[in-house]
Amino acid sequence: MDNYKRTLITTALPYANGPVHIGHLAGVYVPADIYARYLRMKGENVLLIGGSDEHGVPITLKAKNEGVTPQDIVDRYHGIIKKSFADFGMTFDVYSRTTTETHYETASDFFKTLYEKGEFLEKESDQYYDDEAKQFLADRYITGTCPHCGNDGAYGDQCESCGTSLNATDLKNPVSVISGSVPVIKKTKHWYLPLDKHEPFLKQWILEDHKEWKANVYGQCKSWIDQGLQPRAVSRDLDWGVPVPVEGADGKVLYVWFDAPIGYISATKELTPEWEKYWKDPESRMLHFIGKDNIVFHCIVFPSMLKAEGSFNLPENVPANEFLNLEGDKISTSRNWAVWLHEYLEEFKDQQDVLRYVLCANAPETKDNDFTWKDFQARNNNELVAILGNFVNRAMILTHKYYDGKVPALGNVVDDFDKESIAQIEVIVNKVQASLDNFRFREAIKEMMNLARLGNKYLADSEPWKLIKTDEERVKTIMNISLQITANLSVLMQPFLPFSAAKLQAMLNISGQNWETLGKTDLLSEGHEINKPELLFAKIEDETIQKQLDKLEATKTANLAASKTAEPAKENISFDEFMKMDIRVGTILSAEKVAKTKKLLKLEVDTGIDIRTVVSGIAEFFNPEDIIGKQVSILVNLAPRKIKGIESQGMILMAEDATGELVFIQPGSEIKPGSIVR
RNA sequence: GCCGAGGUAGCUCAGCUGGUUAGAGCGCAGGAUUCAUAAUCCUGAGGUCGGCGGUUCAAGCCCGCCUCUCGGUACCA
Repeated sequence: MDNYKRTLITTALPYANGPVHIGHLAGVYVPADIYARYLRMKGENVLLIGGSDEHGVPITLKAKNEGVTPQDIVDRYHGIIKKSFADFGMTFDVYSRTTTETHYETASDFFKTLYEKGEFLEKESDQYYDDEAKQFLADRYITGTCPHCGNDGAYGDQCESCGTSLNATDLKNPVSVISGSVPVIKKTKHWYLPLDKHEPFLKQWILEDHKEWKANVYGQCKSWIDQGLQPRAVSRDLDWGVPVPVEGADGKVLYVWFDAPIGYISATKELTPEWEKYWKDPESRMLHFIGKDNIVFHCIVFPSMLKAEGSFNLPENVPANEFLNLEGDKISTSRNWAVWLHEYLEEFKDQQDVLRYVLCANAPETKDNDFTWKDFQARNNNELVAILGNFVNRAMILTHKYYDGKVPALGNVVDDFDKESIAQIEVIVNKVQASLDNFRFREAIKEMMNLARLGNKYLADSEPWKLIKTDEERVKTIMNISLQITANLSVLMQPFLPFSAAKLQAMLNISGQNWETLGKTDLLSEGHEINKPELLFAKIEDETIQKQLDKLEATKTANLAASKTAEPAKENISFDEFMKMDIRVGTILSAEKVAKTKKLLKLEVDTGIDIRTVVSGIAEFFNPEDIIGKQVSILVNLAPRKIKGIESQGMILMAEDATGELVFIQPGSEIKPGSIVR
């Protein structure tokens, strides 16, 4: 869309069960803020929307664990997140949250509209119900024994011990997390968004009309659409969330993925009574800045919701980034493997721009990238300090030395080198602009730095400190041009390094520059007095970096210690219960990989009783040929189960450590197959 | 297994619809310079463009097979 009147920029809502870290920043907030600042400098009408996502089961569980209310949890993290964003220089027009009254209304109305238009499917299904607590149980609210690995702490949606996805009804010995009672199965009704119905539209809209989207975004959408879309439940049996606003939906709330993106709308509503202009006027465009984990929601699910509603615009582009790793490992909130924004802001006072610079210059735009403290230091010392800060400093110091801080006259520019250098300013500005227009932030910030390089080169080549002895008039021209480059730099820096740009403009004693002034050589008029220069960036010493590395090392040590701690013992069982299990020594006669699977091996095992087929999920750890002839322990009276079309008759016993490594439970020496293990 | 994204100099990345000796930044080596936070400027070394095969007058770019990384999905009795 070339002729839009206003731009609505949304940023992924951070989930309010933890603070914000550098991964969030590099993926979403730094580029979104740069882009918003850039548009504002161009005088465009733009809104930058953000807020905390405060519903969902993980928050209720965290609350339960800490013995506080979900509201307490989200208040805490919303507070931390909001403050750290503000201190970091995020220019949100509104930073809201999904527990506001406006949001409840908006989400509720949105649901009602779709409901009344018949855009939902209604389905009844079996679900666990806690009779004591008088409520249906979300998957995460049920624990039980994993039917696969026997782990007692499996959740209703997944066993974290073996990683299997489960249905709550698969669990053995299910227990309600809320009351500890045994839940009963009851019929419950839910509403589904029929994504399949919107498939033809999505195909056209994304695959045909938006081929310009980033390869990672387009590719993932295509992948989803090609696999065939399924209806998705939009409600859950829970009490934390936006209540489903229809008759007979007591105890049901909107599923968090349904209410969260509506948060963008409610936040806009809170900001301005003209919110509809931004969301519905065809001359407005909408951009979603997100991380790759959110591509499906923002490109397929949310657009389907908006399309079904009928009156909203769809996103013009979704410039999603990949992930940022930290020192070679995945960033993880639960493992505390992260650089937390609120901690950075305390430990690196007034150095927001350094982090903004590093995260933008090394943003995971096309693939996952790695953040290392060594790179952070190098980029600060070799680029921000040495190239940018140094150029500004030398230009200003010379001006004070020769002209007492007053801008000398440009004079007649006859020198080709001068003309060329001046022309280069505009070339660079245009490159920055073109890169930003295409959401290529890494490229844009590099071009911005090239303006400082141009300045350094201009000074080095024209050598005013030599000419001052022989040609004073010429030096005036040189210094004027150097200062004009500095002034241009102060403006061009603004979207990327807003704190330093402001500092530099204060030093230059200028203000109110916008994008249009860029590329000109009259930003500073003759005789204009500049202030004393201060250093824009400080060197970061090895000790500072070492401190951060030590901190991460400590995290690693703590995690390792935690992983060595054995799982707590399960509840006692009776001897009779134990004796129900019939475990035998068996010999593996043959083994082959099950076609089209990653983990499964099909084994023929001589159990002494018979020769039977067992399918086992061990293919990642053992080659079929290596295990033939081995003796293993096998649970022979486990009910048979079909896996990938093969009936598996029993289970090979394995020991698994915290890292997921598997080993067989084998007899200490050769023994007859069929021998009983007990 | 299937789908998607990637694999280009020591590191981080560009390479437009295939077209002359494959580029940038950082790092490294040598030189110049001293206005500047020992910063800057110039020059240079360094690449079988993941591997093999094919199409073409011509392939980093197109096709096939293989391989590694990341993500999604199926799968762990």
